[in-house]
Amino acid sequence: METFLKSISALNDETRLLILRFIDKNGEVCVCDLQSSLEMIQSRLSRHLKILKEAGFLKVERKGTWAYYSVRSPLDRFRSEAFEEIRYLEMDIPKLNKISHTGECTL
Amino acid sequence: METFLKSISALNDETRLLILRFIDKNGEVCVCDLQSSLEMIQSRLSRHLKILKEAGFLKVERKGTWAYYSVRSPLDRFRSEAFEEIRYLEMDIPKLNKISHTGECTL
DNA sequence: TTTATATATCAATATATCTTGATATAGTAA
DNA sequence: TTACTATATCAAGATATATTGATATATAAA
Repeated sequence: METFLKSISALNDETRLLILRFIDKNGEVCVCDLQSSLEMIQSRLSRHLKILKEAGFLKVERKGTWAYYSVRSPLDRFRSEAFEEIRYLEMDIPKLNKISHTGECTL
Repeated sequence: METFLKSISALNDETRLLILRFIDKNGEVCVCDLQSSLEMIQSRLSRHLKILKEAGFLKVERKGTWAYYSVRSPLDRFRSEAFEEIRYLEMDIPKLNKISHTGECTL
């Protein structure tokens, strides 16, 4: 698919906008932190993270079994502009619940 | 729906990207010109034009039974940026077939 | 090796969106 | 008024996307 349309369709989902906003706000987080903070089941998160990664918004870094997602940089002009819009959306952003450091990561 | 998501979902369709590109290139056109130029049936066009209008990308001006669509202005920053992207998409843009002036508008 | 954990992918269902053809609306002309 | 035309809307089927629970993969530890 055309790059632009791929970016657009990645943004076309409230769940993914929340994920982007959450990671933009909190920086690098692993999947289990997202599961815990956003209260989403793992397969759902994994799917959306993949879409956002493949659309160029996020990057992953693996450390052992953990996968850490963060905002990709540099972002091109359109994606930066999109993030700028997302920063001002009204949404409830759950508080970060960082369990990846405490050994409770059994969701 | 949130304005941003409405803009995004309006852009999330190849048909609508073509319509935007076509109107951006050719300026104000009426629905029957679009039908003729883009070879789309009327109900399909009408639906997409409505979505683009309600998402803030297009405006309509009625003259008698004709409806003339053009790019809305001014556009906010995000929508301008989107147009900028759309201008550089690779797509076949059909030639304008302006039948609204010749009385052949019976599609 | 076996066991456990974190993440990814698959398959089924549910939900949303697009396309088409039919019908409705609203101007215009006779 | 009736007839005609341009556009809009509706209803049904087709297609795409999202969610869930189950399974697969991969790393780590015992």
